[in-house]
Amino acid sequence: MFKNEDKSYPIELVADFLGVNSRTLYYYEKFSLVVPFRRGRKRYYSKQDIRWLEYIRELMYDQGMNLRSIIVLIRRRDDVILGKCPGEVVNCFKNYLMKLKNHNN
Amino acid sequence: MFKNEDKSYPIELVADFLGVNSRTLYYYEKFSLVVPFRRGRKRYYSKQDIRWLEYIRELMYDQGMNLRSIIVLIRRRDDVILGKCPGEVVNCFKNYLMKLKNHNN
DNA sequence: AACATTTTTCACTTAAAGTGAAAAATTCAT
DNA sequence: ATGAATTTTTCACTTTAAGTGAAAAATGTT
Repeated sequence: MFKNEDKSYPIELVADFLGVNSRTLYYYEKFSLVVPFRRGRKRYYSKQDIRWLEYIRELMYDQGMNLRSIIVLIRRRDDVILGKCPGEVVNCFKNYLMKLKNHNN
Repeated sequence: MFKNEDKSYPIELVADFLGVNSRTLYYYEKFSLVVPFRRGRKRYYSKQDIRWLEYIRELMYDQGMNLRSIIVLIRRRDDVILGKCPGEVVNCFKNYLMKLKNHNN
């Protein structure tokens, strides 16, 4: 699953994989915590999006952090979150920041 | 107020200064977020305790972070919180960590 | 146009953070 | 030492963010 790097996946499949409701992903998107690619109205999540979301879920579900905290950390210091997170996630994060930047012109 | 470095202050006064209920400080203590000096049963907060608490309040009240997140950050990486916080607070934090260490033998 | 799929909205649930009130414990002044 | 005052603890309640169910609205496809 999620083998090909440049492949992308619809929201239901991603939500299912993460074990959350798809509404949760819409919810995160409100805060720009994830910015899926869109063709028309439909959302497509890249493999990196999914890894990034997995990390957010771990921080929230396993560690008990809240959304705001993650947003604050992102705002305050790019590498805060990356302090102790697996190297692979670092790339997802950087990718996410880039996307975010493009997204806001 | 809080002029002398080695002076300490009772809970009600500190709570009042921070604009919180004293119950909130007891609550934080449950999570070892602050470790006031105790003579008998009574708690005394140092000036550094108060600065540390002020910083926590700012993270929570102003930024919307939750207790868990602060605890996670402390656990994960000593200097995470200190990334962008005023130099003075750095000392409070180190002091807090030291206290915490002594406190848990 | 009709159907299926995706998105959005609304209202509800759940859990953490915080607090009020009162009981229990402790300290202090006399 | 005793009673008053203060501090601590407990219990139950309120508030708010996070998340979700259900249904309405929008969109795409044939």
